[in-house]
Amino acid sequence: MRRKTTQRIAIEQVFKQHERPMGVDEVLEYGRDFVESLNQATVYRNLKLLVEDGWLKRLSHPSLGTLYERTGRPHHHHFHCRVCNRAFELPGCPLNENAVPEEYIVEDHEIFLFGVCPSCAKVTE
Amino acid sequence: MRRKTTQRIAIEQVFKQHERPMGVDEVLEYGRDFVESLNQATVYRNLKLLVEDGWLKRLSHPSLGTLYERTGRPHHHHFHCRVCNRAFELPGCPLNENAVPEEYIVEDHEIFLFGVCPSCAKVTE
DNA sequence: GTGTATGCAAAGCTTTTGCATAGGT
DNA sequence: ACCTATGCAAAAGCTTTGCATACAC
Repeated sequence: MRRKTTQRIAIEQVFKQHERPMGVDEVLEYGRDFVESLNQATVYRNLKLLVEDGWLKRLSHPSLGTLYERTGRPHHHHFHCRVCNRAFELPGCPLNENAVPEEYIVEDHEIFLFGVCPSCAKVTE
Repeated sequence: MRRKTTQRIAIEQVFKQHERPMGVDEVLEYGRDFVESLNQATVYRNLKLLVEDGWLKRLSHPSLGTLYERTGRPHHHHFHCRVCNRAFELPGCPLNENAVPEEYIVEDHEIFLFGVCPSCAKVTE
């Protein structure tokens, strides 16, 4: 049986407050605002549990490493800005299913776009 | 000036012989067929150099970790089979550029598809 | 001969695990 | 009271780095 610990509740809060994919270090940092004693091992263990429970999804970001984000959001993908070095959620799905050879059984997909985000593009102009 | 060492030539050979993304461990293993004494640190150093030189491209695979593949091949993406746990190169590009919000400046993209590859699908049938 | 690249070992990261204890049920 | 989850520290991966020597030029 899974217990409702203050640590896991804190970690869930972190994801509810920040609507973008986050790494372990960020979760730990923000989580300590709720539970000062929060330990890194606890974060790792809970992220794993939350992924198992289907509450979080694990992403492999090409330059930021492993990130986690809430499940249950509308289908979307990610954009990484090379200027501010952050990952954003992109609404919609630019995947054209018909362009995949039909011998492959596609069950899931992950798309990362790279470039410059709207707010960094403004500054560079 | 960059020197043409037998180790780097061996590593290049490995990529010429295997046309799929490979991890450090695989490069080391196959590379030792050419240079028995090949060291892991040398592999890491040369993979880095080859990426700098634009001869290799680094990929972040969601479950296999960091992989490397030759550049200069036609534009393509990757498929990961959950049965045989290997990454394949998929010809073509299923990205629909028009489906990306236009405020974002897209410079590059990475797509991973997950599922079952043709040969594993046959066995499971 | 000069200086970069290698092999080895040590050190840095990130992530996992063992163990005693705190705390949820 | 029971037994899972936590905190701490050690350990296990993966990757980088320092240093003496080998070897490409």
